Amino acid sequence: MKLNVTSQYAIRVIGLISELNRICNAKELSLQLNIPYKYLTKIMNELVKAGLILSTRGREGGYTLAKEPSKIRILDVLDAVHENIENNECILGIGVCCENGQCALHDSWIERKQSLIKMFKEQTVENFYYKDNEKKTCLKR
Amino acid sequence: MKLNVTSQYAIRVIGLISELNRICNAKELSLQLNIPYKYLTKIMNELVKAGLILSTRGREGGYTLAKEPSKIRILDVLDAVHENIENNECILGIGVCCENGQCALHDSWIERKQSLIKMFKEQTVENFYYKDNEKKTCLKR
DNA sequence: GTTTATTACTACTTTAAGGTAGTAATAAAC
DNA sequence: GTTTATTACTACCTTAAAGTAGTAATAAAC
Repeated sequence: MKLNVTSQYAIRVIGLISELNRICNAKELSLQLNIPYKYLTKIMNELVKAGLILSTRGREGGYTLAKEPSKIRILDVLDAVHENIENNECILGIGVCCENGQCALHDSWIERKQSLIKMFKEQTVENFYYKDNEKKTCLKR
Repeated sequence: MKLNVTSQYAIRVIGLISELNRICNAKELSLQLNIPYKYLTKIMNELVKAGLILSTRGREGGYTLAKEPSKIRILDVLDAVHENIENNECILGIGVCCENGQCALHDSWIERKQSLIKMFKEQTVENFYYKDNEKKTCLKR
């Protein structure tokens, strides 16, 4: 009951780029976030294709956000790496529960899942990290 | 953001045995639930070891619940197949978020996760399936 | 006690996610 | 225009979950 590692990486990378608020290259992101370099570039490429990140090749190149942080929802990041969260799949398996009748977990599950989706929709990259010193982000590990 | 296939199988099997309320053998469970026979016996063995299911070998043998359905929580089934749900892991990755500071998703995530765990604790095998004809279970697929 | 029908055990195969390696394309610096 | 530092692309490797196969242990039926 957790996000794919790829999704976790994607959220943390976008969070850090937003926090640093400048061009960041793959090497430093990889070091700061402790994400394997080659795997990170693969994910970055998906975020670029999804239109969330702008990239420039060559010397002095790197990555920046393609939009204002307030315009990038966590759900958009999940979509970009194909973490399929907004589906109506029953908690008990493959397929849509309602078609064949429902298990007793169905309603409670859907309700809680909707609440999670709501969270991913409301939370943007802008309000993702804490700017005060009291609470530090846990992007870096 | 879903349960392991193994966990889904385990819940559905226990649900069906409870519903049928008699000794069931692996062959019929496999057919009814559309779960691969050999994979199902492997899971059953884990449920036996966890003390949720009683098994008898040999002719006329099979599986029954080891306790009253009301005494078997969904969480117990998840524990039996090692689906680790009751942990304090941050949504963003490996490790416990609080130690290094928190991301902005932390509180909302933990709150929603606790709600899921509560659901798995409150729901038992007894009230798992619907007994009236209006709503059918979706155990079989 | 032999046959038959069952679960238990051990080992292997397949699949998809996660991770690695090498090279091509690109663009700034000099 | 050559060098250097970057991303993009293609292909492969590793790991754990899911699934398969064969045989041993067991117990009822006859």
